[in-house]
Amino acid sequence: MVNHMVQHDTLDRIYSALADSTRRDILTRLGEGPASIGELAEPHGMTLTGMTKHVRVLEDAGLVRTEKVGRFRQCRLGEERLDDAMAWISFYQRLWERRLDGLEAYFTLQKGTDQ
Amino acid sequence: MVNHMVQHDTLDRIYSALADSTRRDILTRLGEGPASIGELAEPHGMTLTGMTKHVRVLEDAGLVRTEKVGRFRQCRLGEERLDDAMAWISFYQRLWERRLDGLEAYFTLQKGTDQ
DNA sequence: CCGTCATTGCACCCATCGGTTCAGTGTCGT
DNA sequence: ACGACACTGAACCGATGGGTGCAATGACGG
Repeated sequence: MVNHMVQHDTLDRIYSALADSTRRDILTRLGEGPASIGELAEPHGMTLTGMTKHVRVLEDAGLVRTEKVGRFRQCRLGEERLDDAMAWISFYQRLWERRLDGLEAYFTLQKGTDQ
Repeated sequence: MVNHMVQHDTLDRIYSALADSTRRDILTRLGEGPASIGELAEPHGMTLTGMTKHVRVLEDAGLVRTEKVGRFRQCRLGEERLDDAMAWISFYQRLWERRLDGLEAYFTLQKGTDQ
């Protein structure tokens, strides 16, 4: 029953890291270039402590890499490229399509050719 | 940059629904066809109450649809096709690649060290 | 050296989560 | 009608999550 999954730990961490809009914002922001904790915290009106925690969650998931540079902690996108997360979703989409092709084709939305 | 996000609420629910290996298993199982709460609970050695909760989480995320049929609750894959979740991840991947192509290449050119 | 600044560690608060038990509720088979 | 069956509602539990404030720590700037 648990066969197709990569490491549950990894997926757990990645998906729960993504399950927060603040953290998704952080990733988007870091897509534009490195930032310090303070720079990340400011637009959210959040304490530095709070932001440090969010960054830590992203870092544990491999989505962000950080490095202390002087007084600042430089945060940037990490090595984890969400391939695992993407692969799992793709797998699920295949399941869904198989269901759709079967007896339920009449049912709901028609698809827009993704994947 | 935030225009790629649908409603945070939706993504929050989808990603946090996926952030649990039991629930990912449920989706995989339902990919093979509808199942009752009991059938879903059994392979996990979980109480019916516990499984009902998991199914509820998936249903709230739109990933599962259920219907009471006699004494049974028939659970099947829902209408939410993870397109939103997929789109967000793709968007992030694009950011990552841009970082790689732009900033990192420049960085490598300048420093010659891995970064 | 001293003050300021960016961050962090710690303790704490409250809400949610994953899971249980127990007592119903409604449905089926006979 | 009766009992077994499949589930559900409520109350509860320990752990985790998102957030705060406060007191270090460590790096600058002068």
